[in-house]
Amino acid sequence: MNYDFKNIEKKWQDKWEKAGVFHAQDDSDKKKFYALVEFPYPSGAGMHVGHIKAYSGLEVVSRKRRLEGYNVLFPIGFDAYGLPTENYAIKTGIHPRKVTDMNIEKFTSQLKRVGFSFDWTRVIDTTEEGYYKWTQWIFLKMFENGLAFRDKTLVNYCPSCKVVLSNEDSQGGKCDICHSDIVQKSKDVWYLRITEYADKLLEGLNEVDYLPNVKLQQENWIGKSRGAFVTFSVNEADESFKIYTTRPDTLFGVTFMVMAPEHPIIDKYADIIGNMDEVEKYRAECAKKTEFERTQLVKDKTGVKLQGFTAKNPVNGKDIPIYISDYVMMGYGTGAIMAVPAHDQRDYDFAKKFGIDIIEVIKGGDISKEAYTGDGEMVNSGFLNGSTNKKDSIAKMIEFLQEKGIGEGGVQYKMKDWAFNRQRYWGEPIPIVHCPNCGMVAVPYEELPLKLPQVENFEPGQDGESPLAKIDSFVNCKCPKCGGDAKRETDTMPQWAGSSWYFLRYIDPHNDQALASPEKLAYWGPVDWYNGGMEHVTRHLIYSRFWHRFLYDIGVVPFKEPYLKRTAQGLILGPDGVKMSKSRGNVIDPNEVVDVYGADVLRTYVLFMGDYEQAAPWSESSVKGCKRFIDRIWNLQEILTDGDEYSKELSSSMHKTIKKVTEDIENMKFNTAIASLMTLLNAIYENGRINRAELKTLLLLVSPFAPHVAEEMWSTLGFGKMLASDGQWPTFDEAKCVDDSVEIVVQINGKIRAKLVVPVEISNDDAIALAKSDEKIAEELSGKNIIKEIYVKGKLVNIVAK
RNA sequence: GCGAGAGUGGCGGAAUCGGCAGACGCGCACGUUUGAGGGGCGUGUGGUAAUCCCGUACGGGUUCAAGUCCCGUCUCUCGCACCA
Repeated sequence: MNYDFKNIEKKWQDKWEKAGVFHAQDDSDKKKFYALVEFPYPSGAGMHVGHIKAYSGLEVVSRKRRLEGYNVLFPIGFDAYGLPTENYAIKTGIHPRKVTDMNIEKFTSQLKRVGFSFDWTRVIDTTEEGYYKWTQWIFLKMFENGLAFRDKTLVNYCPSCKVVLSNEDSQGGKCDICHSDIVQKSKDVWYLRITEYADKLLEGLNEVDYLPNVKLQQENWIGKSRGAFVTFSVNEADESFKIYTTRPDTLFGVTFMVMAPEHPIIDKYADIIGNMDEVEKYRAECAKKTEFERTQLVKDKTGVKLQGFTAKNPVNGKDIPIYISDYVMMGYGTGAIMAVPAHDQRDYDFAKKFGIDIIEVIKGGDISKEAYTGDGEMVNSGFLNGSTNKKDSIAKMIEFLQEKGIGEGGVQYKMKDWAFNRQRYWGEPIPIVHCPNCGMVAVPYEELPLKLPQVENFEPGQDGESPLAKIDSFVNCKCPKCGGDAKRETDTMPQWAGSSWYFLRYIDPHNDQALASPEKLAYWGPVDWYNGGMEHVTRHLIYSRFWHRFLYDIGVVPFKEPYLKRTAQGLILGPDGVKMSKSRGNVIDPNEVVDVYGADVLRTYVLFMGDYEQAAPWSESSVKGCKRFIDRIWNLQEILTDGDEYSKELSSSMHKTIKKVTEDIENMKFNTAIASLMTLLNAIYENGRINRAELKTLLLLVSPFAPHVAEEMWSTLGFGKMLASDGQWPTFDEAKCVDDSVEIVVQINGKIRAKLVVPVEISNDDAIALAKSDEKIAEELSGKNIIKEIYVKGKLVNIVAK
């Protein structure tokens, strides 16, 4: 009797849906469990097996939790705004709305075929009016609280996509979407003041259970550093400027200063600076250099010395030259640095190249060879001389600077404010009106959602102008404040907006009075376990923590941190061992696997293929191994006997397996959980029979991984109507996990010489005596002096002899 | 360059409070089911002729005992990348 997975899987998927067994109950006395997976971007290519792996982890946990009696919220939705859809729409002429709907439909059918236990009554689509109304609402709250602002600055601009990109979207000088080179461009853009939350985001990490490297990456991204701001005065003008340094203790070692080429003070004193032509030439060179070239030339310092424009060292009154160089950036600190070549390698390289003095102020290194960045005794440093503790020296210097009024301690963050707009059609309109009289005015809350106009032509305008700017009926409006003629903001929000709060909407997805009701938020929040890709831990995860913390601060949500626990799955690589991609043609389509082997096999395989958190290549033949596993479960029916309790032969195997599977699922060690089920299966077949009690337990243990086959057998064998609703997660007895007797190893001088079966509770002396009485051991020991005897309970005896 | 993690059979990977290395699966080999190919079942499978011996990237060390701990080296992956 072969297992007809095609019909059986479909049958149970329909039955589950009809019975609503996976619907989360809002008013329940049960303990809640909120499991969240990163909702997909519904691209035209459909899902690939990576999605399946990403969702299968918490799918297994969720199914287990339900059998343990929890009220589980395990939702899914679609992060549907974004450029690929818009670009596809432009190419084909099909409206993005339609493209999105088609793609969502495709994804939905794929997800359902795998039998995921999502609550399909709570599906979210970030592009729906009922959803983005609240995205806009949150934006307005931020605007109200001064966290959303507009500023003219140099931005990362992608000439190909014609959009302004955040720093996060333009890493390495390449556009994150199309990978073309980014150029710097001056533009009026919206920002969210995420830097104001830098400390809160940092502190919040202490309250949550994230993977250690996830925490670390967030800390690095925020990039907090402690140091001091120091004011330097200019000799040739009544002017001063500030620098930031993490090493104020080395102030006596300053021999020059460096400013970013764009530093505004240079333009202000262009008439004093004797070599402005040279400066301008250097600036032009810098602007031409791509980010890539700049990073390639890390060690090769370039720059220009400003003529007739020097500074005074505030601690010793020495005159010091000022240079401009592109190794100092306008975007970090103050755009100017004090250079201490003896104790900073970059300054050292620069000084060597330009023949600048190098003054040692910390003993311990050899500054004729390289900069010394370690600790040591302070020298050539006035009042700091003799100090040997870096921390003390820094504190003393900051105290000194404060007394003189020329500096103070301070912190800096690498994280920058979040450039929060795109010149694109397929995104949430920013609900702001520009009024010639009143300035920027918020669209009133009761007018939300500010709908995205339905138009035919959504191609971007020239020069990075939003397509919305071409739609007069959208742009022209009345000022909500004074009633006069005004114009709407035409930029839209970036894709990160909708995903920054979606987990809150799942809690109450159809509420039109609030983004979610306070009662439901109190019951369901926070997310107990969030799993997703490593690639999202520095952007999406930070953004959504920021939004959430803001919502907490204004009293909209009752809990500080949105996610209690965060884990990440590893990639599935192609059969060739490299990352799956369309261009390589090594993408595996989950539909094809389901067609040939069934959903249970696909689900089992993606979890069995290796450590869940590591990358592993796809292997078709290994999929077959999982197919055998499912078939072997099915075929247990042929050796089934009666029995209300575990048989003597299988009892300890049963208890051990329950323990292993129960614990492994909690630790995301799905591969070893499945391996232990396979081991049990081997033991059962070796035993030649399985009784009903044992099979019932086995089906429950298998059900999170392979729910369809488990459900079918559960029902045909009469264990109950439906495993998913009636089943209870089996328990184990620690005492019954151990066998009566155990095989131990006998070693002589650490080499294995014999194996013995002994009772588990054998005493030290008895074990050693038994070992020594072994024929082979006795032979080996004859004529030798026994120096030491060791017995490790249940493991081995080691006899040291000479 | 900095930070984090990892190197184990032909392959994916088990085992790290030090205690039988290679669980489980794939692949392969042989056998079997007297009938056909992506079938089932059984046996075997780190190297080696070997029950000895050798084996967890490489070189040292600690220990009765090291894949696991310590020191050094190499390689790979990921993240950041002139952050002052």
